[in-house]
Amino acid sequence: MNYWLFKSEPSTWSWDQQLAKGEEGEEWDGVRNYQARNHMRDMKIGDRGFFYHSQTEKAIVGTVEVCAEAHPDSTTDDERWECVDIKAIESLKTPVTLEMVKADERLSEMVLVKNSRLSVQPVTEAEWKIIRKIGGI
DNA sequence: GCCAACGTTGGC
DNA sequence: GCCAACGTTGGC
Repeated sequence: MNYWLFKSEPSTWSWDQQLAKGEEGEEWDGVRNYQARNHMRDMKIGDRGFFYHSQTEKAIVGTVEVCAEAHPDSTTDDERWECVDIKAIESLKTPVTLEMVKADERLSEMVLVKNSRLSVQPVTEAEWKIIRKIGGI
């Protein structure tokens, strides 16, 4: 099992909208970056991930599960772009802000800190556990 | 709203 | 194949 982090601007696609989709899940479309796409190609059904709000909130707010492996992105005819489907699992009791991540030296190697622009990133098992704990789940 | 960092594009 | 120019993202 691998762990990931999905970044979204709340004004484009928010955690509330993801939660509302429930078990059905939603296509993580619109990614136009090779690194991010390659990460999605590596995902397997059942992999877990964090849902991160960029811009206004800058916090990890929930956890998701991959429920469909990489397939063509329905928002473009360009066959280079693929995406996975994810469904919401649970909300963190306490959102883990970027500030909190930066303040914790165990999380200093996170891609979130090192390459803030990458929208789909890998998370290590250690990071996964630490953030869940801080988040209260 | 600004700007730094980064990725992509296109001319040579 | 290099690199300058440009566009986009996201933190501040």
